[in-house]
Amino acid sequence: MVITRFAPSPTGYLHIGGLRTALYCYLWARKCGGKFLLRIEDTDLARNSKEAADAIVEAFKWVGLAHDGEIVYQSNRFELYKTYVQQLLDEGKAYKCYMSKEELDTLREEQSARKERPRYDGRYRDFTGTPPHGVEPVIRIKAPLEGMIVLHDGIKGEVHFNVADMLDDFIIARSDGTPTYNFVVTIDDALMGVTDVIRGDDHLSNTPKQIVIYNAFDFAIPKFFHVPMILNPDGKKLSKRDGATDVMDYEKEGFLPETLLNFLVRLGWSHGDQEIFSMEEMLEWFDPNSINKSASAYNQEKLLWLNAHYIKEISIERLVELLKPFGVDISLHGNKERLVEMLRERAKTIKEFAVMVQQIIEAPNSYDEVAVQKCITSETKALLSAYQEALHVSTPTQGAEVFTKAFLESKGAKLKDLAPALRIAMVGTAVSPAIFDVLEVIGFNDVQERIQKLLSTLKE
RNA sequence: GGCCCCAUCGUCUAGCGGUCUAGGAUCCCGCCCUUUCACGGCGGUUACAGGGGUUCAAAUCCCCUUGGGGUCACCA
Repeated sequence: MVITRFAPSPTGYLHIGGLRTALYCYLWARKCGGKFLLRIEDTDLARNSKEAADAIVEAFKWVGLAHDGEIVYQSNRFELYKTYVQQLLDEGKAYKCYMSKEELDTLREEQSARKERPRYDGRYRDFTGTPPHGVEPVIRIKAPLEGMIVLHDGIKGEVHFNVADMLDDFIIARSDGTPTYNFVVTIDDALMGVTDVIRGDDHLSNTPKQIVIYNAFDFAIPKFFHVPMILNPDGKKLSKRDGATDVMDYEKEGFLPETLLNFLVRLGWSHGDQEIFSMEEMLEWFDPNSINKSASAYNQEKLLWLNAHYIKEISIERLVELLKPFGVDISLHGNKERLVEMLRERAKTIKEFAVMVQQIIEAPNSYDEVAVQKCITSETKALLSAYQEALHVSTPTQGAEVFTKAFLESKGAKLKDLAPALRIAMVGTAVSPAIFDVLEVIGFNDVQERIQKLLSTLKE
Protein backbone atom coordinates (compact mmCIF):
# COMPACT_ATOMS: atom_id res chain seq x y z
CA MET A 1 0.00 0.00 0.00
CA VAL A 2 1.19 3.47 -0.87
CA ILE A 3 1.30 5.87 2.04
CA THR A 4 2.21 9.48 1.44
CA ARG A 5 2.34 12.37 3.81
CA PHE A 6 2.32 16.11 3.76
CA ALA A 7 4.45 17.49 6.56
CA PRO A 8 4.46 21.27 6.76
CA SER A 9 6.03 23.25 9.53
CA PRO A 10 3.40 25.63 10.84
CA THR A 11 5.31 28.86 10.55
CA GLY A 12 2.61 30.63 8.57
CA TYR A 13 -0.15 30.08 6.10
CA LEU A 14 -0.17 27.32 3.51
CA HIS A 15 1.42 28.67 0.39
CA ILE A 16 0.93 27.61 -3.15
CA GLY A 17 4.11 25.56 -3.36
CA GLY A 18 3.07 23.59 -0.31
CA LEU A 19 -0.34 23.03 -1.80
CA ARG A 20 1.22 21.60 -4.91
CA THR A 21 3.25 19.03 -3.03
CA ALA A 22 0.21 18.25 -0.92
CA LEU A 23 -1.80 17.75 -4.10
CA TYR A 24 0.84 15.45 -5.54
CA CYS A 25 0.89 13.43 -2.31
CA TYR A 26 -2.89 13.28 -2.25
CA LEU A 27 -3.22 12.28 -5.89
CA TRP A 28 -0.65 9.54 -5.67
CA ALA A 29 -2.08 8.04 -2.50
CA ARG A 30 -5.65 8.15 -3.77
CA LYS A 31 -4.76 6.86 -7.18
CA CYS A 32 -3.07 3.88 -5.60
CA GLY A 33 -5.84 3.30 -3.11
CA GLY A 34 -3.43 4.17 -0.33
CA LYS A 35 -3.36 6.72 2.43
CA PHE A 36 -2.54 10.40 2.55
CA LEU A 37 -1.41 11.51 5.99
CA LEU A 38 -0.94 14.94 7.47
CA ARG A 39 1.76 15.72 9.98
CA ILE A 40 2.53 19.05 11.55
CA GLU A 41 6.24 19.59 12.11
CA ASP A 42 6.20 21.77 15.16
CA THR A 43 9.24 20.62 17.07
CA ASP A 44 10.58 24.13 17.19
CA LEU A 45 8.47 25.26 20.11
CA ALA A 46 9.46 28.86 19.67
CA ARG A 47 8.14 29.17 16.15
CA ASN A 48 5.07 27.04 15.84
CA SER A 49 1.56 28.30 16.25
CA LYS A 50 -1.83 26.71 16.51
CA GLU A 51 -3.22 29.24 14.07
CA ALA A 52 -0.82 28.17 11.39
CA ALA A 53 -1.82 24.54 11.73
CA ASP A 54 -5.46 25.53 11.55
CA ALA A 55 -4.76 27.64 8.49
CA ILE A 56 -3.37 24.62 6.72
CA VAL A 57 -6.40 22.54 7.54
CA GLU A 58 -8.67 25.34 6.40
CA ALA A 59 -6.85 25.58 3.08
CA PHE A 60 -7.09 21.83 2.60
CA LYS A 61 -10.76 22.03 3.24
CA TRP A 62 -11.25 24.79 0.72
CA VAL A 63 -9.57 22.92 -2.11
CA GLY A 64 -11.10 19.65 -1.04
CA LEU A 65 -8.02 17.62 -0.20
CA ALA A 66 -8.93 15.29 2.60
CA HIS A 67 -6.22 13.60 4.62
CA ASP A 68 -6.60 10.21 6.24
CA GLY A 69 -6.53 9.57 9.94
CA GLU A 70 -5.69 11.96 12.71
CA ILE A 71 -3.28 14.81 12.20
CA VAL A 72 0.06 13.95 13.77
CA TYR A 73 1.59 16.75 15.80
CA GLN A 74 5.25 16.22 16.43
CA SER A 75 5.12 18.38 19.53
CA ASN A 76 3.05 15.62 21.16
CA ARG A 77 5.64 12.97 20.48
CA PHE A 78 8.75 14.13 22.28
CA GLU A 79 8.66 11.19 24.66
CA LEU A 80 8.48 8.81 21.75
CA TYR A 81 11.47 10.37 20.07
CA LYS A 82 13.43 10.15 23.29
CA THR A 83 13.12 6.40 23.37
CA TYR A 84 14.52 6.22 19.86
CA VAL A 85 17.40 8.50 20.75
CA GLN A 86 18.07 6.33 23.75
CA GLN A 87 18.04 3.22 21.61
CA LEU A 88 20.79 4.60 19.43
CA LEU A 89 22.74 5.62 22.52
CA ASP A 90 22.36 2.13 23.96
CA GLU A 91 23.47 0.53 20.75
CA GLY A 92 26.50 2.77 20.52
CA LYS A 93 25.23 4.30 17.29
CA ALA A 94 24.98 7.73 18.85
CA TYR A 95 26.89 9.51 21.55
CA LYS A 96 26.89 12.52 23.81
CA CYS A 97 28.94 15.45 22.69
CA TYR A 98 30.02 17.98 25.30
CA MET A 99 31.37 20.54 22.96
CA SER A 100 30.02 23.98 23.77
CA LYS A 101 28.53 26.27 21.19
CA GLU A 102 31.50 28.58 21.58
CA GLU A 103 33.93 25.76 20.92
CA LEU A 104 31.94 24.76 17.89
CA ASP A 105 31.97 28.29 16.55
CA THR A 106 35.71 28.51 16.98
CA LEU A 107 36.20 25.22 15.21
CA ARG A 108 34.08 26.38 12.32
CA GLU A 109 35.93 29.67 12.04
CA GLU A 110 39.26 27.90 11.94
CA GLN A 111 37.99 25.54 9.29
CA SER A 112 36.68 28.24 7.05
CA ALA A 113 39.90 30.21 7.53
CA ARG A 114 41.68 27.16 6.15
CA LYS A 115 39.05 27.05 3.37
CA GLU A 116 37.84 23.74 4.63
CA ARG A 117 34.25 22.69 4.85
CA PRO A 118 32.89 23.47 8.32
CA ARG A 119 32.14 20.19 9.97
CA TYR A 120 32.15 18.59 13.37
CA ASP A 121 35.50 16.96 14.02
CA GLY A 122 34.22 13.95 15.88
CA ARG A 123 36.12 14.69 19.05
CA TYR A 124 33.56 13.01 21.31
CA ARG A 125 32.80 10.16 18.97
CA ASP A 126 34.82 7.68 20.98
CA PHE A 127 35.14 9.69 24.16
CA THR A 128 35.37 7.63 27.34
CA GLY A 129 36.79 10.11 29.82
CA THR A 130 35.01 12.24 32.37
CA PRO A 131 32.73 14.77 30.74
CA PRO A 132 33.40 18.44 31.42
CA HIS A 133 31.31 20.11 34.12
CA GLY A 134 28.45 22.42 33.39
CA VAL A 135 27.88 21.40 29.81
CA GLU A 136 24.62 19.80 28.82
CA PRO A 137 25.55 17.47 25.96
CA VAL A 138 23.92 17.20 22.58
CA ILE A 139 23.43 13.77 21.06
CA ARG A 140 25.18 13.12 17.78
CA ILE A 141 24.75 10.18 15.52
CA LYS A 142 27.71 8.18 14.29
CA ALA A 143 27.57 8.85 10.60
CA PRO A 144 29.67 6.87 8.18
CA LEU A 145 33.11 8.39 7.65
CA GLU A 146 33.54 7.49 4.02
CA GLY A 147 31.84 5.94 1.06
CA MET A 148 28.90 6.97 -1.05
CA ILE A 149 25.24 7.30 -0.31
CA VAL A 150 23.15 6.69 -3.38
CA LEU A 151 19.63 8.01 -3.49
CA HIS A 152 17.19 6.63 -6.02
CA ASP A 153 14.89 9.54 -6.56
CA GLY A 154 11.72 9.07 -8.58
CA ILE A 155 12.16 12.47 -10.15
CA LYS A 156 15.86 13.25 -10.16
CA GLY A 157 17.08 9.77 -10.84
CA GLU A 158 20.17 8.42 -9.10
CA VAL A 159 21.86 11.01 -6.93
CA HIS A 160 25.27 10.27 -5.48
CA PHE A 161 26.57 11.85 -2.32
CA ASN A 162 30.11 11.48 -1.20
CA VAL A 163 29.95 10.99 2.54
CA ALA A 164 33.31 12.67 3.08
CA ASP A 165 32.16 16.00 1.77
CA MET A 166 28.56 15.73 2.76
CA LEU A 167 28.19 14.40 6.25
CA ASP A 168 29.49 14.69 9.75
CA ASP A 169 28.19 13.36 13.05
CA PHE A 170 25.17 15.60 13.03
CA ILE A 171 23.05 16.40 16.07
CA ILE A 172 19.93 14.33 16.60
CA ALA A 173 19.00 15.78 19.99
CA ARG A 174 19.72 19.24 21.32
CA SER A 175 21.20 19.97 24.71
CA ASP A 176 17.70 20.56 26.04
CA GLY A 177 16.83 17.04 25.01
CA THR A 178 14.55 17.92 22.08
CA PRO A 179 15.16 16.03 18.86
CA THR A 180 16.13 17.78 15.65
CA TYR A 181 14.38 17.87 12.34
CA ASN A 182 16.12 15.15 10.38
CA PHE A 183 15.70 12.76 13.25
CA VAL A 184 11.99 13.26 13.83
CA VAL A 185 11.19 13.26 10.14
CA THR A 186 12.80 9.92 9.74
CA ILE A 187 11.31 8.40 12.86
CA ASP A 188 7.84 9.61 11.97
CA ASP A 189 7.99 8.62 8.34
CA ALA A 190 9.08 5.16 9.40
CA LEU A 191 6.54 4.84 12.21
CA MET A 192 3.71 6.18 10.11
CA GLY A 193 4.57 3.67 7.44
CA VAL A 194 5.24 6.26 4.77
CA THR A 195 6.25 4.48 1.59
CA ASP A 196 6.53 7.42 -0.77
CA VAL A 197 8.04 10.67 0.37
CA ILE A 198 7.01 13.43 -2.02
CA ARG A 199 8.47 16.79 -0.98
CA GLY A 200 10.21 19.91 -2.23
CA ASP A 201 13.67 19.46 -3.68
CA ASP A 202 15.04 21.85 -1.08
CA HIS A 203 15.10 18.68 1.01
CA LEU A 204 17.27 16.79 -1.40
CA SER A 205 20.47 17.47 0.49
CA ASN A 206 18.87 16.43 3.77
CA THR A 207 18.12 13.03 2.43
CA PRO A 208 21.55 11.45 2.99
CA LYS A 209 21.29 12.37 6.67
CA GLN A 210 17.90 10.76 6.86
CA ILE A 211 19.20 7.68 5.13
CA VAL A 212 21.87 7.42 7.82
CA ILE A 213 19.07 7.37 10.39
CA TYR A 214 16.97 4.86 8.46
CA ASN A 215 20.01 2.62 8.36
CA ALA A 216 20.80 3.06 12.04
CA PHE A 217 17.38 1.66 12.88
CA ASP A 218 17.22 -0.77 10.01
CA PHE A 219 14.10 0.94 8.79
CA ALA A 220 13.03 0.36 5.22
CA ILE A 221 13.99 3.32 3.08
CA PRO A 222 10.96 4.80 1.31
CA LYS A 223 10.79 5.99 -2.27
CA PHE A 224 11.70 9.63 -2.60
CA PHE A 225 10.30 12.17 -5.02
CA HIS A 226 11.93 15.57 -4.79
CA VAL A 227 9.74 17.98 -6.66
CA PRO A 228 11.34 21.13 -8.04
CA MET A 229 10.54 24.53 -6.64
CA ILE A 230 8.04 27.01 -7.98
CA LEU A 231 9.77 30.17 -9.08
CA ASN A 232 8.31 33.64 -9.31
CA PRO A 233 7.87 35.26 -12.73
CA ASP A 234 11.44 36.56 -12.52
CA GLY A 235 12.81 33.10 -12.01
CA LYS A 236 13.59 33.63 -8.34
CA LYS A 237 12.28 31.62 -5.47
CA LEU A 238 8.61 32.36 -4.91
CA SER A 239 8.04 34.58 -1.91
CA LYS A 240 5.39 36.66 -0.23
CA ARG A 241 6.28 39.65 -2.31
CA ASP A 242 5.13 37.91 -5.46
CA GLY A 243 1.48 38.49 -4.68
CA ALA A 244 -0.98 35.97 -3.41
CA THR A 245 0.93 32.94 -2.29
CA ASP A 246 -1.32 32.18 0.66
CA VAL A 247 -3.78 29.65 -0.64
CA MET A 248 -6.68 31.37 1.09
CA ASP A 249 -5.88 34.62 -0.67
CA TYR A 250 -6.92 32.94 -3.88
CA GLU A 251 -10.39 32.50 -2.53
CA LYS A 252 -10.50 36.15 -1.56
CA GLU A 253 -9.38 37.12 -5.03
CA GLY A 254 -12.18 35.14 -6.60
CA PHE A 255 -10.44 32.00 -7.76
CA LEU A 256 -12.12 28.62 -7.72
CA PRO A 257 -10.47 25.71 -5.96
CA GLU A 258 -10.56 23.60 -9.11
CA THR A 259 -8.69 26.36 -10.91
CA LEU A 260 -5.92 26.30 -8.39
CA LEU A 261 -5.64 22.53 -8.38
CA ASN A 262 -5.65 22.32 -12.16
CA PHE A 263 -3.09 25.09 -12.37
CA LEU A 264 -0.85 23.46 -9.82
CA VAL A 265 -1.03 19.97 -11.24
CA ARG A 266 0.12 21.31 -14.60
CA LEU A 267 3.00 23.20 -13.07
CA GLY A 268 5.70 20.60 -13.33
CA TRP A 269 3.64 17.77 -14.65
CA SER A 270 1.76 17.09 -17.84
CA HIS A 271 -0.21 14.52 -19.71
CA GLY A 272 0.48 15.14 -23.39
CA ASP A 273 -1.17 18.32 -24.53
CA GLN A 274 -3.99 18.24 -22.04
CA GLU A 275 -4.54 21.47 -20.13
CA ILE A 276 -7.84 20.94 -18.37
CA PHE A 277 -8.00 18.24 -15.74
CA SER A 278 -10.92 17.27 -13.58
CA MET A 279 -10.07 15.62 -10.27
CA GLU A 280 -11.03 12.30 -11.83
CA GLU A 281 -8.63 12.84 -14.68
CA MET A 282 -5.83 13.88 -12.38
CA LEU A 283 -6.36 10.71 -10.42
CA GLU A 284 -6.39 8.71 -13.57
CA TRP A 285 -3.20 10.10 -15.08
CA PHE A 286 -1.02 11.50 -12.35
CA ASP A 287 2.24 9.75 -11.65
CA PRO A 288 5.03 11.31 -9.57
CA ASN A 289 7.59 9.46 -11.65
CA SER A 290 6.81 11.78 -14.52
CA ILE A 291 7.09 15.05 -12.66
CA ASN A 292 9.46 17.45 -14.41
CA LYS A 293 13.00 17.72 -13.16
CA SER A 294 13.28 21.46 -13.60
CA ALA A 295 11.78 24.30 -11.62
CA SER A 296 8.80 26.12 -13.06
CA ALA A 297 7.76 29.73 -12.84
CA TYR A 298 4.47 30.91 -11.49
CA ASN A 299 2.33 32.34 -14.25
CA GLN A 300 -0.61 34.48 -13.21
CA GLU A 301 -2.02 34.84 -16.74
CA LYS A 302 -2.50 31.16 -17.15
CA LEU A 303 -4.13 30.99 -13.74
CA LEU A 304 -6.60 33.66 -14.82
CA TRP A 305 -7.32 31.88 -18.05
CA LEU A 306 -8.03 28.66 -16.20
CA ASN A 307 -10.26 30.45 -13.75
CA ALA A 308 -12.22 32.03 -16.60
CA HIS A 309 -12.59 28.57 -18.04
CA TYR A 310 -14.06 27.15 -14.86
CA ILE A 311 -16.34 30.13 -14.34
CA LYS A 312 -17.88 29.26 -17.69
CA GLU A 313 -18.27 25.65 -16.67
CA ILE A 314 -19.78 25.53 -13.23
CA SER A 315 -23.47 25.57 -12.36
CA ILE A 316 -25.53 28.71 -11.98
CA GLU A 317 -26.49 27.70 -8.46
CA ARG A 318 -22.89 27.46 -7.41
CA LEU A 319 -22.02 30.75 -9.04
CA VAL A 320 -24.85 32.42 -7.17
CA GLU A 321 -23.45 31.04 -3.92
CA LEU A 322 -19.90 32.04 -4.75
CA LEU A 323 -20.99 35.62 -5.36
CA LYS A 324 -22.40 36.06 -1.88
CA PRO A 325 -19.09 36.53 -0.05
CA PHE A 326 -18.38 39.30 -2.54
CA GLY A 327 -21.42 41.19 -1.40
CA VAL A 328 -23.75 40.26 -4.21
CA ASP A 329 -26.83 38.18 -3.57
CA ILE A 330 -28.89 37.44 -6.65
CA SER A 331 -30.54 34.30 -5.33
CA LEU A 332 -33.91 36.07 -5.38
CA HIS A 333 -33.40 37.89 -8.65
CA GLY A 334 -36.14 36.99 -11.08
CA ASN A 335 -33.78 36.72 -14.00
CA LYS A 336 -30.72 35.28 -12.35
CA GLU A 337 -30.08 32.58 -14.95
CA ARG A 338 -29.94 35.12 -17.74
CA LEU A 339 -27.88 37.46 -15.60
CA VAL A 340 -25.30 34.82 -14.81
CA GLU A 341 -25.16 33.48 -18.33
CA MET A 342 -24.54 36.84 -19.92
CA LEU A 343 -21.79 37.77 -17.48
CA ARG A 344 -19.96 34.53 -16.77
CA GLU A 345 -18.09 34.50 -20.04
CA ARG A 346 -16.53 37.88 -19.45
CA ALA A 347 -15.34 37.43 -15.88
CA LYS A 348 -11.92 36.08 -15.06
CA THR A 349 -12.55 35.96 -11.33
CA ILE A 350 -15.58 35.83 -9.07
CA LYS A 351 -14.48 39.16 -7.70
CA GLU A 352 -14.75 40.71 -11.16
CA PHE A 353 -17.98 38.87 -11.70
CA ALA A 354 -19.46 40.46 -8.60
CA VAL A 355 -18.60 43.93 -9.81
CA MET A 356 -20.28 43.24 -13.14
CA VAL A 357 -23.38 41.91 -11.49
CA GLN A 358 -23.55 44.91 -9.23
CA GLN A 359 -23.42 47.12 -12.27
CA ILE A 360 -26.49 45.47 -13.71
CA ILE A 361 -28.64 45.08 -10.67
CA GLU A 362 -28.12 48.58 -9.35
CA ALA A 363 -28.74 51.82 -11.21
CA PRO A 364 -25.51 53.71 -11.80
CA ASN A 365 -24.62 56.41 -9.30
CA SER A 366 -22.31 58.12 -11.68
CA TYR A 367 -21.56 58.12 -15.36
CA ASP A 368 -18.25 57.59 -17.05
CA GLU A 369 -17.29 61.05 -18.29
CA VAL A 370 -15.32 59.97 -21.29
CA ALA A 371 -18.17 57.78 -22.43
CA VAL A 372 -20.67 60.56 -21.93
CA GLN A 373 -18.50 62.99 -23.89
CA LYS A 374 -18.24 60.57 -26.71
CA CYS A 375 -21.72 59.10 -26.96
CA ILE A 376 -24.15 61.70 -25.71
CA THR A 377 -25.22 64.42 -28.13
CA SER A 378 -28.41 66.41 -28.38
CA GLU A 379 -29.60 63.92 -31.01
CA THR A 380 -28.96 60.87 -28.86
CA LYS A 381 -30.56 62.59 -25.90
CA ALA A 382 -33.67 63.25 -27.94
CA LEU A 383 -33.71 59.65 -29.10
CA LEU A 384 -33.26 58.36 -25.57
CA SER A 385 -36.03 60.57 -24.40
CA ALA A 386 -38.34 59.36 -27.15
CA TYR A 387 -37.45 55.78 -26.34
CA GLN A 388 -38.27 56.34 -22.73
CA GLU A 389 -41.55 57.90 -23.75
CA ALA A 390 -42.38 54.93 -25.96
CA LEU A 391 -41.76 52.59 -23.04
CA HIS A 392 -43.91 54.73 -20.86
CA VAL A 393 -46.85 54.75 -23.24
CA SER A 394 -47.11 51.01 -23.34
CA THR A 395 -44.86 48.50 -21.65
CA PRO A 396 -43.72 46.19 -24.40
CA THR A 397 -45.05 42.70 -24.44
CA GLN A 398 -42.52 41.52 -26.95
CA GLY A 399 -38.81 41.17 -26.36
CA ALA A 400 -36.46 44.11 -26.02
CA GLU A 401 -34.91 43.49 -29.40
CA VAL A 402 -38.16 43.41 -31.32
CA PHE A 403 -39.51 46.42 -29.50
CA THR A 404 -36.36 48.47 -29.85
CA LYS A 405 -35.89 47.72 -33.52
CA ALA A 406 -39.47 48.67 -34.25
CA PHE A 407 -38.99 51.88 -32.34
CA LEU A 408 -35.81 52.69 -34.23
CA GLU A 409 -37.47 52.03 -37.55
CA SER A 410 -40.29 54.39 -36.72
CA LYS A 411 -37.70 57.07 -35.98
CA GLY A 412 -35.60 56.30 -39.00
CA ALA A 413 -32.65 55.68 -36.69
CA LYS A 414 -30.06 52.95 -36.42
CA LEU A 415 -29.23 50.85 -33.38
CA LYS A 416 -25.84 52.42 -33.13
CA ASP A 417 -27.49 55.82 -32.69
CA LEU A 418 -29.21 54.63 -29.55
CA ALA A 419 -27.24 51.73 -28.07
CA PRO A 420 -24.21 53.58 -26.69
CA ALA A 421 -26.34 56.17 -24.90
CA LEU A 422 -28.72 53.53 -23.68
CA ARG A 423 -25.81 51.54 -22.32
CA ILE A 424 -24.54 54.53 -20.40
CA ALA A 425 -28.00 54.99 -18.95
CA MET A 426 -28.16 51.36 -17.91
CA VAL A 427 -24.72 50.73 -16.44
CA GLY A 428 -22.94 54.08 -16.46
CA THR A 429 -20.19 53.06 -18.85
CA ALA A 430 -19.62 52.33 -22.50
CA VAL A 431 -19.09 48.65 -21.78
CA SER A 432 -21.66 46.01 -20.97
CA PRO A 433 -23.04 42.74 -22.24
CA ALA A 434 -25.30 42.78 -25.27
CA ILE A 435 -27.69 45.67 -24.76
CA PHE A 436 -30.90 43.70 -25.31
CA ASP A 437 -29.87 41.20 -22.68
CA VAL A 438 -29.12 44.01 -20.30
CA LEU A 439 -32.48 45.61 -20.98
CA GLU A 440 -34.39 42.44 -20.35
CA VAL A 441 -32.54 41.55 -17.19
CA ILE A 442 -33.09 45.03 -15.83
CA GLY A 443 -36.75 45.05 -16.80
CA PHE A 444 -38.63 47.77 -18.67
CA ASN A 445 -39.71 49.64 -15.58
CA ASP A 446 -36.22 50.07 -14.31
CA VAL A 447 -34.99 50.75 -17.81
CA GLN A 448 -37.29 53.76 -17.93
CA GLU A 449 -36.12 54.93 -14.56
CA ARG A 450 -32.50 54.63 -15.49
CA ILE A 451 -33.03 56.60 -18.67
CA GLN A 452 -34.85 59.23 -16.66
CA LYS A 453 -32.03 59.36 -14.18
CA LEU A 454 -29.39 59.86 -16.84
CA LEU A 455 -31.40 62.51 -18.61
CA SER A 456 -31.99 64.49 -15.45
CA THR A 457 -28.37 64.15 -14.40
CA LEU A 458 -27.30 65.51 -17.75
CA LYS A 459 -29.53 68.57 -17.38
CA GLU A 460 -27.80 69.68 -14.21
C1' G B 1 32.97 28.93 -1.60
C1' G B 2 31.96 23.09 -1.00
C1' C B 3 28.19 19.67 -2.31
C1' C B 4 23.68 18.74 -5.03
C1' C B 5 19.93 19.76 -8.76
C1' C B 6 18.37 21.99 -13.32
C1' A B 7 18.55 24.04 -18.71
C1' U B 8 12.93 23.46 -25.54
C1' C B 9 8.95 29.81 -27.51
C1' G B 10 8.32 35.57 -22.34
C1' U B 11 5.64 31.61 -19.29
C1' C B 12 3.57 26.28 -18.55
C1' U B 13 4.95 22.30 -21.45
C1' A B 14 5.10 17.91 -25.72
C1' G B 15 9.39 15.48 -27.30
C1' C B 16 12.21 10.05 -24.36
C1' G B 17 18.22 8.77 -31.60
C1' G B 18 15.32 9.21 -37.49
C1' U B 19 7.96 10.72 -38.01
C1' C B 20 11.11 18.00 -35.66
C1' U B 21 11.96 23.12 -41.63
C1' A B 22 10.25 21.24 -33.11
C1' G B 23 3.71 20.26 -31.38
C1' G B 24 -0.07 22.24 -27.68
C1' A B 25 -1.53 26.02 -24.01
C1' U B 26 -1.00 30.98 -22.12
C1' C B 27 0.47 35.92 -23.29
C1' C B 28 0.96 39.38 -27.39
C1' C B 29 -0.51 40.96 -32.51
C1' G B 30 -3.85 40.71 -36.75
C1' C B 31 -8.56 39.10 -39.14
C1' C B 32 -13.67 37.25 -38.65
C1' C B 33 -18.19 37.46 -35.56
C1' U B 34 -20.48 42.13 -33.51
C1' U B 35 -24.59 47.60 -30.79
C1' U B 36 -19.73 48.25 -26.93
C1' C B 37 -16.53 44.93 -24.02
C1' A B 38 -15.75 40.09 -23.72
C1' C B 39 -16.53 35.00 -25.46
C1' G B 40 -15.78 32.16 -29.74
C1' G B 41 -13.40 31.06 -34.63
C1' C B 42 -9.16 31.68 -37.85
C1' G B 43 -4.13 33.22 -38.61
C1' G B 44 0.72 35.18 -37.05
C1' U B 45 5.50 36.52 -34.25
C1' U B 46 8.63 33.69 -30.68
C1' A B 47 12.39 28.29 -28.35
C1' C B 48 16.13 23.27 -28.50
C1' A B 49 21.94 28.35 -23.68
C1' G B 50 27.16 27.79 -25.97
C1' G B 51 31.13 24.48 -27.37
C1' G B 52 33.04 19.75 -28.07
C1' G B 53 32.27 14.61 -28.78
C1' U B 54 29.38 9.50 -29.78
C1' U B 55 26.39 8.07 -34.16
C1' C B 56 24.85 6.93 -40.92
C1' A B 57 21.52 10.25 -37.93
C1' A B 58 21.03 14.29 -31.64
C1' A B 59 16.34 18.81 -28.90
C1' U B 60 16.96 13.71 -27.48
C1' C B 61 23.24 10.07 -25.27
C1' C B 62 28.36 11.74 -23.02
C1' C B 63 31.83 15.74 -21.54
C1' C B 64 33.07 20.85 -20.74
C1' U B 65 31.61 25.95 -20.31
C1' U B 66 27.95 29.35 -19.08
C1' G B 67 23.61 30.52 -16.63
C1' G B 68 19.85 29.59 -12.90
C1' G B 69 18.27 27.22 -8.34
C1' G B 70 18.82 24.53 -3.73
C1' U B 71 21.60 23.32 0.56
C1' C B 72 25.51 23.67 3.95
C1' A B 73 22.34 25.31 12.16
C1' C B 74 21.62 22.78 19.05
C1' C B 75 15.44 25.98 11.94
C1' A B 76 12.11 23.05 9.71
